[in-house]
Amino acid sequence: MKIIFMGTPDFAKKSLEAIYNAKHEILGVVTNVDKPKGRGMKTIPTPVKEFAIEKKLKIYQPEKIKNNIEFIEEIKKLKPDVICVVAYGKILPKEILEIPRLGCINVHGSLLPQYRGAAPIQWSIINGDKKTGITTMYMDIGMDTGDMILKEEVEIGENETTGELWEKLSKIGAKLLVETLEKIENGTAPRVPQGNEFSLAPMLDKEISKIDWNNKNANEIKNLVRGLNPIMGTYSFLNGKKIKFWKVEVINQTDKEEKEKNGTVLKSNTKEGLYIKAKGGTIKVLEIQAENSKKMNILDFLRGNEIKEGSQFGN
RNA sequence: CGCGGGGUGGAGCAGUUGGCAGCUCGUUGGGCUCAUAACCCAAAGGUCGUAAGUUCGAGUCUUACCCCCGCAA
Repeated sequence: MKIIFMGTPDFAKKSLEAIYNAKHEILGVVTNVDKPKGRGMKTIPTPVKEFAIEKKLKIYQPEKIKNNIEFIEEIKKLKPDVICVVAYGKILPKEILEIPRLGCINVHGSLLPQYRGAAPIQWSIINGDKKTGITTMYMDIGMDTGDMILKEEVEIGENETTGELWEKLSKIGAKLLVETLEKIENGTAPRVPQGNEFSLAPMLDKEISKIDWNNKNANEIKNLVRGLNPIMGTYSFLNGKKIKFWKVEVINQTDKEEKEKNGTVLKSNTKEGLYIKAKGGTIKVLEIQAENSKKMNILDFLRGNEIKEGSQFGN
């Protein structure tokens, strides 16, 4: 089929790679503009763009697409059968959705209609879900509200991080996209409306990465830590310094420990590691990061940085 | 020229106004112990990122360069 692909991060690159290998004709690749990134604010191409360059595909990087008549005309001229959209980063206007003969299809990182929105993978872990998945759908004007085509479930491991799940889902997404295209091509693709019961997965704001020791219990903190790994990490302040946690586990606590204030360091030494009191359990920190420093194994960290027992994590 | 932190034994760090290079841990050997990742004793291991400069003397001050990291996205 003749396809236009729209996507930006590595998650989308997997899908592009898959349809490329499935011998579809890729008329063009639309990706978000390159943004200055990293130290020194160097501009680097998006992963999707990198792949497109490698395979000599036609690349479009419109600054904006809403009311961008020139760009819309350009797309029309290509006469795509289908437009595939995977984590593109911009909302497509009606004029574009109407272009392809067989519709615009999207790969979404959740089991719709749950977690409509920008951050479905992160939220499924933060909420401690046991399973999630990939859904492909026909796009419409709404935010992930289109009719569903295919779905595949996947289990979420107890200690799985967003990064790991992200990787897993990007592969499943790529596979499911190819299957979806096959079914569309031979006319056997289902079209299932989502219904009215849905939930939302909005973009994560910065505030979420701060640990609220008083309102969150130990398990919720653990889920937050793995849900924000490796995107932003979860932090708390100790003596005015920002400390990030990257990996923690929850252990039971004694009645005596139970009486301590949440956020208190119960134990801290280079043999056993760092233990912090939380609501309903003790947080054992496994991987930590101090200000201006890199991620470190907790024992390595404690060799050169002393944390006193009894000190308080908080705001 | 976006902002900032840093390069010191294998790891993580300290090093005060320039004056013998240290700490915690690991490693090796020995001891104690029914036993141990516990405890005790001993040892090995560093051209202090590179180059130049100031100085009687530089890890420490000056200059240039290389490399790493964090924020921000």
